[in-house]
Amino acid sequence: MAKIVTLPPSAHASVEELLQATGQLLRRLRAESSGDNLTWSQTAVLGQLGKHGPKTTADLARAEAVKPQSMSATLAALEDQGLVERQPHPTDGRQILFGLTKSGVAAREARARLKRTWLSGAIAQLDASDLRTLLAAVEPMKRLANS
Amino acid sequence: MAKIVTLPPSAHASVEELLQATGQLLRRLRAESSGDNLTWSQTAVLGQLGKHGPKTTADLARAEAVKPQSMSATLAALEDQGLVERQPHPTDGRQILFGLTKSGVAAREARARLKRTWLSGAIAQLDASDLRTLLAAVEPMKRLANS
DNA sequence: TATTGTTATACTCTATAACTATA
DNA sequence: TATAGTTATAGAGTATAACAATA
Repeated sequence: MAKIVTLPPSAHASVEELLQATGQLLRRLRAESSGDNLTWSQTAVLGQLGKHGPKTTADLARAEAVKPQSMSATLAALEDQGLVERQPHPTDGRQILFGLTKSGVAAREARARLKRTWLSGAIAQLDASDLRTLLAAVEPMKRLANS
Repeated sequence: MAKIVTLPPSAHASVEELLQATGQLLRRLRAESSGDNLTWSQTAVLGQLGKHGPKTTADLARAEAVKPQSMSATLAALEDQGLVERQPHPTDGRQILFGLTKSGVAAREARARLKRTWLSGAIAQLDASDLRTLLAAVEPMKRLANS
């Protein structure tokens, strides 16, 4: 039997606001991120590689929910800057593992410091309840994004 | 006295996840939006004009948290499609009010229908608690974006 | 044939800088 | 001078289509 969900009329309007708020927040974060040489997407990839170790183009594309072609462009930019390097995949010649170089590790750490600085300031202006609400929304947002 | 906020170590990591989730959700929504001729930004502007009536470039830029120049480009695209039209400002010759044309009203309604269709499907896969959590996050997100 | 990755191309979004017109 | 709007320009991010190499 199909699942029937009835929403109050206001729910749709609010979801639209969610979309608007999402766009605004992302623009703000992107703008705040600029200032060193790393872009938003590049930072995200460095974070992935730092957290999980070497990954393939397809892995990274999946993790960030972009197409492999788009990820390929981001990786090329990082490679140009000497922040990531290629390693052959041990068993599958088609795949390529990307890992952080020493510079990449350093860049990732510097970046994390910067990000914490801004986030701490911004978050300090939210009260604890707002913060809890935001963090609680992370999982539902991911579910909605991947549904 | 300065406001001191102490966060648990996990909070920063979670905020990073919030950023990632924000990006993923926006990409998903953008991708889902394509299919007719209106882009994401254009749809947002139609929504603003439909909800609040004619507004100036600066008003719209503020509402969407973009620069006036960026809004000008979006408005030009909408004008090319015959969806918005200019009206002189009654008292200030520098300002220009943009309002929906008949086509614009129709486009906005068609768009809202489409959006509801996708949103309803996506939302149906969230449970009521997730939905509440998401909607509760809207205001904190806006505060964070504008802080 | 199917999968992984890349190159080529194009478009949206956004920003900054410089300009015009009006207040 | 200050404000509202636009034009010109540039860069990031993303997508689709077409291709090469490997499984």
